[in-house]
Amino acid sequence: MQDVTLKQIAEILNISITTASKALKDYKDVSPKTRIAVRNLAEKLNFKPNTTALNLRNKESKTIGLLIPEIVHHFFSNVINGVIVEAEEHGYLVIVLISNDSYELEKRQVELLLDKRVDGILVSLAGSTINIDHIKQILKKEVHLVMLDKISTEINCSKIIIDDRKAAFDATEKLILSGCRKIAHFKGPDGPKTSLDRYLGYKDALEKHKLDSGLNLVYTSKNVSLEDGRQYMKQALREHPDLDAIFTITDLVAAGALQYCQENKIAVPGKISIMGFSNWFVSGLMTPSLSTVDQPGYEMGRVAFLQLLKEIELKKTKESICPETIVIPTSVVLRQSTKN
Amino acid sequence: MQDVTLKQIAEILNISITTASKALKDYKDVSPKTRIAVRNLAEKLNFKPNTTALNLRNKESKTIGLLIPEIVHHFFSNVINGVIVEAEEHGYLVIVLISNDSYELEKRQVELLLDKRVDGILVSLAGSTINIDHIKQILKKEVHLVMLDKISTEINCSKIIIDDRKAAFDATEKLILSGCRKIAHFKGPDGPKTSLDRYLGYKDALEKHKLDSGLNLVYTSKNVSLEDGRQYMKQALREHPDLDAIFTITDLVAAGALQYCQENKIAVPGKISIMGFSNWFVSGLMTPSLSTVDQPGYEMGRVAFLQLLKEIELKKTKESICPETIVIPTSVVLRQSTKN
DNA sequence: TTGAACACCGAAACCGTTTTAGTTTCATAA
DNA sequence: TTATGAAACTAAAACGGTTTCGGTGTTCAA
Repeated sequence: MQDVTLKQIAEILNISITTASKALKDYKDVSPKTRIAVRNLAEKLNFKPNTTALNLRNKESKTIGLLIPEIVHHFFSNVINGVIVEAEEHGYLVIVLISNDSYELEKRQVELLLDKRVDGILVSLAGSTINIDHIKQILKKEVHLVMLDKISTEINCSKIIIDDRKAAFDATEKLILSGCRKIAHFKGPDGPKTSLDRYLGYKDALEKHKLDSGLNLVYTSKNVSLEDGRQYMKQALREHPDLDAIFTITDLVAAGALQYCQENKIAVPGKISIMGFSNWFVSGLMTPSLSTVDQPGYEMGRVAFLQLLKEIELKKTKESICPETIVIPTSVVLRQSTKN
Repeated sequence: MQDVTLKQIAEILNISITTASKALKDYKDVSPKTRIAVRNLAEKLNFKPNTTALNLRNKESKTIGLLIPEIVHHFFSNVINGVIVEAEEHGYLVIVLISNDSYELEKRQVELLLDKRVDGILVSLAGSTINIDHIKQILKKEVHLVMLDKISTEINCSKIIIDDRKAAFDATEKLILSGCRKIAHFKGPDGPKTSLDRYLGYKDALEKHKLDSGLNLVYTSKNVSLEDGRQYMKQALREHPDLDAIFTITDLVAAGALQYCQENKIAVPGKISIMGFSNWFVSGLMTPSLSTVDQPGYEMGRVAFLQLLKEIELKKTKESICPETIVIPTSVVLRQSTKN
């Protein structure tokens, strides 16, 4: 079953393709009789304008690209979901690409999207990305770009982020307000800005409450893995037996720490409180359930798409675009792994 | 910065568009001199053929659609990942759409994909889908279709599935071999075939080992939620205090059951063994970690794409397509929630 | 009787590429 | 000198729509 074309409709009705096209688009110079005939036939044959032909003529594809580091990950799954739902709502489809945290892949995938002539691109950078010429390439081609979560300050485009520093501050302060006095931090690797900001937020809270002992209570997790969590929990407790709380770069590490405590019969939160980050799905299911910072992926995805859309539409009216940085609020989720 | 076109190249070199095109595609009727000139210029200007124009002419988009019920879900995240990675490997891009288990959305999304003229569609049905005319529509339009996991037997297309019955049998038998004698099953809702098959597999195992007591040890979970797990665990233990194992439709329900046991100081697996299904990411993190059936989403995604690709290529050579049903093997993952 | 106004329609250009079916040019064979 | 053929090139059609512009025919007022 071939697709129905305007040509076929025109032939059947013995009119020109032009007239058929106009009849369907409410042009004034088509007689009511013709208009109705065309509409009826189009309806009957289930005519759908060929999207590709339209794309070619209009130089727009109603398609955007979404490039993220991971997908099997609660936060990013939510991001994708938010983007896709909001895009669909506005008549856009989303091509999803996963860099698997590899710079090489990310670079190639940007090319794929540009070749595909998408109307815009949403990017969350791979952890290993240092050189960002490929991202600059997007702007050079005048393709709209919005970055989210893992951004680069060197790129002049709109950005959707959370305030990692404030979020970390809030989380740490909650620990302090619950009575904790000696709080360790399992931080992320040195590269990403999020790692640094969360660390700084932690420091801010300690300082505000005059708890910055001068001791080294910060451990840098290289792999940001479950195993890292266990490892550093063990090490931290050995080095500081009177530790009463930890705040981790992400829930996975917190989960590892929690496992270590349970295996070694260390009471959580009796002896030690544990605070994670991101609010993975798993956090609510563990026993005790994990207190954490909710990082609203779905909302970030939604807002990122809307910002991209705004810039796409602005461009059409030839207005100038002023990149915005939108900060999505976070909240601390208190569960059983901390006292209250 | 506008995109470079063949026309521009032709004008600069004072040749026809035709020759420029041919020079780039190794036609024999282009002089070496011209060929080199064109190639050099194309390289210099970073010429990339306009994908949309190619799509229009070749009637193929090198794009497929992937339609799934959920994304914030370990299994489906893996499916998406498998599809995307394998597709990219073969020069295809993937448009992801999420039905959110809604029949209405699914129906509309199929239309979107057909309108978009994708080369093929991968579908995992929404839970609420009963009428499948929209899926038949895909075949009617002669768009390639492969279904995975949540399939419909009424559709004549290739299918990628697991053997739910055998997987459930294996899981239940593991419980039996570990010494369990009174095993309950928390089954899924009555609609989906997977629910039924897992139930039948459970029955098979009991029968084989002559443990089918005639007692009603089967509980039907309506929402397949954490709460359901807790609920039925409570009910089952009240009705059958000597229960020594449960096998659940999915890990989430098992997690709920596990939570109930922990809150009520019921030893797992000392008093009762718990076996889930799907191997969600969370299963490995719980304490005790959950034994389960591994449902290889990534592999299923990969294979589904490859099957779709095979049919797309077969069609090009006008060969006839014979729908295949591919069963991906599963394995039981024994962790701490069962004895060994 | 002319011309203005209006209603209706369609040819053609356009988007960017590929491919068919020629055309031109030049050297060689008859 | 003329036919033959190969080499190198190109016009035009095709993919499927949209839109501009021009044309035709009718009606009505001057």
